[in-house]
Amino acid sequence: MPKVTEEYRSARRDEIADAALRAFRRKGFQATSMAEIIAESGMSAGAIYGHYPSKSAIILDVATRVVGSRILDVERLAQTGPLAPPPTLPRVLIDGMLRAIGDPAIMLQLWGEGITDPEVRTIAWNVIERLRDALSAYISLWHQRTHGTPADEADVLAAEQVVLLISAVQGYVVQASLVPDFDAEAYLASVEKYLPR
Amino acid sequence: MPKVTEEYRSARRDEIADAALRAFRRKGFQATSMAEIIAESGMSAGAIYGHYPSKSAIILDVATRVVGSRILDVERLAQTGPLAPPPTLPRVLIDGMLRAIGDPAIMLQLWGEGITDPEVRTIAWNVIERLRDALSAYISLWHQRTHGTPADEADVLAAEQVVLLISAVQGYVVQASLVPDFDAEAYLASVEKYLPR
DNA sequence: GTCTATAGTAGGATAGAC
DNA sequence: GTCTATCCTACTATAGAC
Repeated sequence: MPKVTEEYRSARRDEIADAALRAFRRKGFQATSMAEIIAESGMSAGAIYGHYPSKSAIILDVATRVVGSRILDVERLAQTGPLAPPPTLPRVLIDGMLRAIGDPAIMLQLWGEGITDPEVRTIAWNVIERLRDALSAYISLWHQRTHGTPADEADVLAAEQVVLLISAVQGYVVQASLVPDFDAEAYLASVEKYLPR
Repeated sequence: MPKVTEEYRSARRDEIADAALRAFRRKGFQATSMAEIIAESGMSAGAIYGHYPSKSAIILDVATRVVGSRILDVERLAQTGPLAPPPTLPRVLIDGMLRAIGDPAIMLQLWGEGITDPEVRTIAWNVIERLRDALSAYISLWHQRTHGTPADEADVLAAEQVVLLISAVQGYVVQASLVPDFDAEAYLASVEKYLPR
């Protein structure tokens, strides 16, 4: 198995996944036809099916790629020393998300798809779960270092407060995707001002 | 135009919309076929198309019904005197939502559909907008009455704080729909404990 | 108004040449 | 690996009888 072929295959899958993502963004996962993915990728039907066995396999891979980059951000955050106060975390997470996927709307589409597609649901759930764990660890450590809170107390506080941080990110996604003149800066300012520290 | 016929037609549309909602809940808006809506309603194709011109008309009507009940709740809330502190509002809104539509997942599906369907998007956006206005009025009034804040200051505070309340509701919808063992009570307790009053 | 049957079309996926 | 051509299924919507 020559190394070139592996890399080539991988690059080809990337192309297909990118094209599919662009198509899904426009019409959603279900309403996008294979013909549209084929046209967007500039390849042919046969070429696509050589890399993915079915349309749902493409959906699954695209979903994994979209949330996968989020997981990396979050885990890295957990390892960094907790310097900034917790209410600033939503901005960090949202900035990372925008850099990685451009428009938050695809995340909202993915959540919606997760309701009816168990595999997509697992992917979405998984990232929320890891997000919660990583943020909890961060918040707990921040309380311990900043306010000298004992570890067990800090863990309880973190468990209570983390849901608000996650909701701040999720609320951003919903509102930025649906509200035409959404003021992102005002939103993040409010989050930073009013979430507990 | 006899009155009976109007009521009958309306009741028939209700039946169809209810059946469609049940089907959409299972498979999503796009992936649900007319055959499934027909089977779920117990009617025939001809009967359905006598009341709705197309599948997308059914989607639109169902979406309107789902968010429509929310609007009523919210507007009523704005008229009630602000007695309970703002952080308790998400619980009220979520309780109302659960009573009206049963499972929050359909709301998440609707938001996702809104990304690609402009009419659904308008419906979803509209309810968020009205939610924001009604909650803002409530919060402002609460600050004025409880802390004696001047009206103009209270309005500014309300505008800042309202986004957190909305995010709390939206975050609930996302997490309750996707997280398998979601602890709704713990979530609402955190919201009530940490949102600003 | 409602039913059955079906027209017409677009969809996902494959076969076989290169 | 990739392309072209195509199969077959499933879909939405309608026509015509009652």
